[in-house]
Amino acid sequence: MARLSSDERRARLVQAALRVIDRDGVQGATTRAIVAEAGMSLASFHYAFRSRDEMISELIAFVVENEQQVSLAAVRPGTDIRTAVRAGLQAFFELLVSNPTREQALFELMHYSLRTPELSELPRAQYASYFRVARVLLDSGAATAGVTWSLPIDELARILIAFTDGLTLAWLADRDDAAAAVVMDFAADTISALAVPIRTKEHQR
Amino acid sequence: MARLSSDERRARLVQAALRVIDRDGVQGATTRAIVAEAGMSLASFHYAFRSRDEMISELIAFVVENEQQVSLAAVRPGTDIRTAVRAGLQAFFELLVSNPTREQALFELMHYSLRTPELSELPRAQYASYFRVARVLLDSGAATAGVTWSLPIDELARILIAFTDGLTLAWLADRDDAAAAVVMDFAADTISALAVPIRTKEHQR
DNA sequence: GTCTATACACCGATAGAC
DNA sequence: GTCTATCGGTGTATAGAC
Repeated sequence: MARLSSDERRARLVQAALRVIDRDGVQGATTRAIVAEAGMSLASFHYAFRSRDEMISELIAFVVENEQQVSLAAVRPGTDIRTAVRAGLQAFFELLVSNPTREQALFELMHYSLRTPELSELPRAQYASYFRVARVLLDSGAATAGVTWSLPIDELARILIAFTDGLTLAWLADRDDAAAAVVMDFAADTISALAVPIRTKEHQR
Repeated sequence: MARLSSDERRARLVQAALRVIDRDGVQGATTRAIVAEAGMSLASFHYAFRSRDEMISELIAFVVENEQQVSLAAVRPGTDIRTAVRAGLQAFFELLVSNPTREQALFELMHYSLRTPELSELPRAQYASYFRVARVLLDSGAATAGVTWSLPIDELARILIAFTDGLTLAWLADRDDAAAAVVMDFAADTISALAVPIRTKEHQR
């Protein structure tokens, strides 16, 4: 293996670990499996990272950092807010269907972190990241639809994430697409019901 | 160790495994840890079960079977439907707060099963059990409040479970009680909005 | 039936040659 | 810096004494 900078080696190992976790779960992501995936020797792993948990920690930080671009593209200008929310949920659902093991891996990483004392604070950051993405989507959706939210955006973001988590888990368990659509319809109905039209200057009524 | 019938030994090992999983997660539930918890020798485990996964399978079947009595007691006669739904959610939440690792363990069991080919059908049964409990609660709540549901009970049950899963995961991550209350309020509002009063014979309007 | 002892694979981590 | 070889520990599962 060619000589790599420390940062480059760490990044390659994290990317390899993500592929292994996606394929075999957090449990399958042993140091040996990761270096095999990265095409490195076992010793290289512990040259780059002090321990496996240190790598997991960096991996979660990477995942949390690179999650913004999820489905911002789904926000189309000119649509009403109910349609916009439903489209965002649909975009997320199609991401889930096309890559179920990846969504499962995110849950597994959370549970692993909660059981590992040195990593137990990471899930807080993970969900803070989810909430941030949800806030951005709700904000931009409201802006293009010309509405504001009657609930604080923080509360609304948490409700939206509760819906996506809830529908994801049930779908992973029974793969019922139609049932997932029912939950998404309900979520779009109830969330968009909290939107109020922006009162313009010409006193519309 | 005294001689035990095969069923009794299996049952004791499952109970011990549940305690270990609760304490240390599915990963910590090794055969050695389980027999230590049960006060048996290692060989006894493989005398009772052909493999660890066979025991996990029986353990999940046990959990799924014994989940009905969760919070049926929370349904009080004479309350309106919004109050009844909110009280049911509160009862679940207090169960979660008083025993967070147990709720986490149920998620971990699901993810482990999904990654294990021989167990991959178990999550379907696990969620079917959740939905069944939700249906019973929604039915009895509607009966005491004198309403019916304007959505099929199956769909409503799935929505309720999505709420409990979603609020559980976020709470496990950041332990924000106030934020959980917001989600529960929203769930109670939107679910009870789907209740319609039963029209009595004297043509009430 | 229940035990101790052990087989065998794999784990994270490190030593030391190059 | 990168490798091979190996350490000490633990995993599931089994053999064989009692």
